[in-house]
Amino acid sequence: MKENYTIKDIAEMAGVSKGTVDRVIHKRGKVSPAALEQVNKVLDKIEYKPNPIAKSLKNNKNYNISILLPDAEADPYWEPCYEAISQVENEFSHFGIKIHKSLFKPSSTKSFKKAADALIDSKPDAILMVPLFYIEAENVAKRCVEADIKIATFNNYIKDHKINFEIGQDLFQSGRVAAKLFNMLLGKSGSIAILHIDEAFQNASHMQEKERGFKDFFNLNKKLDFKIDVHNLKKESKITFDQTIENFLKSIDPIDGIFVTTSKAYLIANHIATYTPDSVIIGYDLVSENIKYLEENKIAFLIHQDPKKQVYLSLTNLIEFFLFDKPLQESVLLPIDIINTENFPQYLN
Amino acid sequence: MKENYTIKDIAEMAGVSKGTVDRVIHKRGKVSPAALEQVNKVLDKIEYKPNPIAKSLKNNKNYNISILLPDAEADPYWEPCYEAISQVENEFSHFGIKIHKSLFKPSSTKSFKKAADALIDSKPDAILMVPLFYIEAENVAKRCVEADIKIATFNNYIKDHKINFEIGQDLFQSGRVAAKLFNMLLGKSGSIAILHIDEAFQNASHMQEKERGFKDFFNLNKKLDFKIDVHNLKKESKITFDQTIENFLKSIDPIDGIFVTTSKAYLIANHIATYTPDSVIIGYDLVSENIKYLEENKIAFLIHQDPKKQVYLSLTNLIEFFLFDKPLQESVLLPIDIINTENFPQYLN
DNA sequence: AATTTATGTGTGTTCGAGCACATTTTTATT
DNA sequence: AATAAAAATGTGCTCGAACACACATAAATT
Repeated sequence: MKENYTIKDIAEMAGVSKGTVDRVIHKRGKVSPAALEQVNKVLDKIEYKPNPIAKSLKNNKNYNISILLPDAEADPYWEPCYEAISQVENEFSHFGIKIHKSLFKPSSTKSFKKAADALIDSKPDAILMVPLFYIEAENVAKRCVEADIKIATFNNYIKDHKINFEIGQDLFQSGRVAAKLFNMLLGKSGSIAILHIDEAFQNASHMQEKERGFKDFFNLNKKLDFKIDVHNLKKESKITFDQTIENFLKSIDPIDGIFVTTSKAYLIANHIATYTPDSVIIGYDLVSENIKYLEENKIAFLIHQDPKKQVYLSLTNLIEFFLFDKPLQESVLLPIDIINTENFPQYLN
Repeated sequence: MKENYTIKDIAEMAGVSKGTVDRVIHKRGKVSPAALEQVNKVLDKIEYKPNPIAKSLKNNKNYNISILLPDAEADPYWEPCYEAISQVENEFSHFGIKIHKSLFKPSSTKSFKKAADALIDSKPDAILMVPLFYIEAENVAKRCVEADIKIATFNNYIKDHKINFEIGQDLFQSGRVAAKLFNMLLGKSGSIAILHIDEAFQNASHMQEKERGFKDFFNLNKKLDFKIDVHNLKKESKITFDQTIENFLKSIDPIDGIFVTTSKAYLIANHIATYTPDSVIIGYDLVSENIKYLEENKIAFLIHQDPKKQVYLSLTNLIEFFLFDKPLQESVLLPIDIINTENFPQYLN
């Protein structure tokens, strides 16, 4: 019934040779109508699927996958991605998979472009990238399609139907998750500041989506009465980034909640005791500085975007596509993990 | 440098035939000291790992994996496990993997035993089970080892070093997660009831671990002043389970928080408005009844144990072990997911 | 020295898919 | 009817690991 048939089996059943069966399956022509019918009759009956292992062995190709992501020196948020890469390399190197890591400076469009150009020139089988710069990333995607390179993205999205695989989080919804948490912690009313803290605003669309979701939650819940202010904080000239933050806190009235849309919540948590000690902070990402303040109860919750999982799943999806013809999933949304002092360790593996 | 060498390559380098190399690698003897040294010299230099795909093709075996879990008719908690099974079947049937599902009644030790006996008699390559009944499960594990059947567990643990793969959650820690959530919602003091709601107390150890973790959190935080009561609720004779719950609520004073250690939080949420409307409820598991009350804000948080993921990972781990010799991970702890109204949909896939 | 036994060593086949190439059969052309 | 061209079909090899088996060489026995 649900046996695993081989081409040889089919050939016998149809009374032809395996060569003919092969031609039918791959629609290579050079088959008489009579033989075609015989083979198709068998094929209809048994639902043949070629043995993926045999197929892979015959194919016996090495696959090069390049991954283009920001330098973790500039932002430790990307560190876990490196771990995922090593892990995948270890698991799949003996399957003929080679992964090449290429870094760019998250503050420099030029550095992204340069690294991307080099990658495309090296003609890998696939490129996985963080499309931090929209227009440039679209251009990369376009050139990949032309050069027959599979293209995948993670962490950010570009609206581009050429992308073969994309993974990330529903950022709008993650804003709503944060809003709900504030709602539960603060009750029916209060004042909350949304802080977009970023050195160079590369994450503009990221931050805006979160803000939209956050506001959406409070707008749709008519019983709630929250005052929400938005502040863009970037590095001011002549002083440190940290001082910029401190100056900001000095300038505002005490508030009930602070929602930091980037991984920089620790910069606020650092000064909270001095300026607005009762503020509840919710931020993003399990970078070590954030975890430190989480454990000190200066950050209430963190939302985890799991960059490591994003990279792991992207790479394994591509690999299984290359090796075993598993279809690429196109678009994957990861869960929005809520993190407190007690459950963060399990998310760090 | 990091090339993929074949046995043929090694044979050439060592100046012997592939048969000899094969005998060295598999320590089958019948090799002269001189040839042995030659081959080992090459082997040391290149770090040979056999091509897992070729190995798998040569092996060309069908693997039968049996899974023994409770009937979802009795408890919808298990429903997602069935989905995981279907998913794995679809993904791996063409790799020669056959999965056989066997159900038992979670209230009946006898039914577990009977199903387990039948499974062992059918001599599958592996059995994945929910070890709901400790002693019986230990016995199953023992007999699997004797019959050379790989044995894996999920959802519950048995302290048995014979288990080849086990997956679940750190239940003690999940109790602490719940405690922290109450702490954040209720502040520095309050009264909380721990409710063990279960029709037959099969989950005794489960519930106790969660209780221990929960209490541990409050005991270690000396600044907190919480009154914690524990109640075991099981079905009373002559009335429905639902009525039993109602009677309980009538009998107690209003409380600030209710921690339900099982998936039955909905039974409480159902009556909360009548008896103790301001109580905050935290429970376990994304069963549809719980989600309903979560959306109505009658349940504050749910903790997700992801039974689907447990089954999926168990099966894929076993499969990759059989097909590609990937080592079994032995013990896997899943993250303790915190769920509110905004992030539950992403966890249901 | 002749024959048996033990010990090495290499060759050839299998797993299933895929494709090149050789061979046979059919159709078209003189 | 004879030959050429085209179409259809089958055979055989490859991918890499694993192992059976045949063959060679050396050591032990009569």
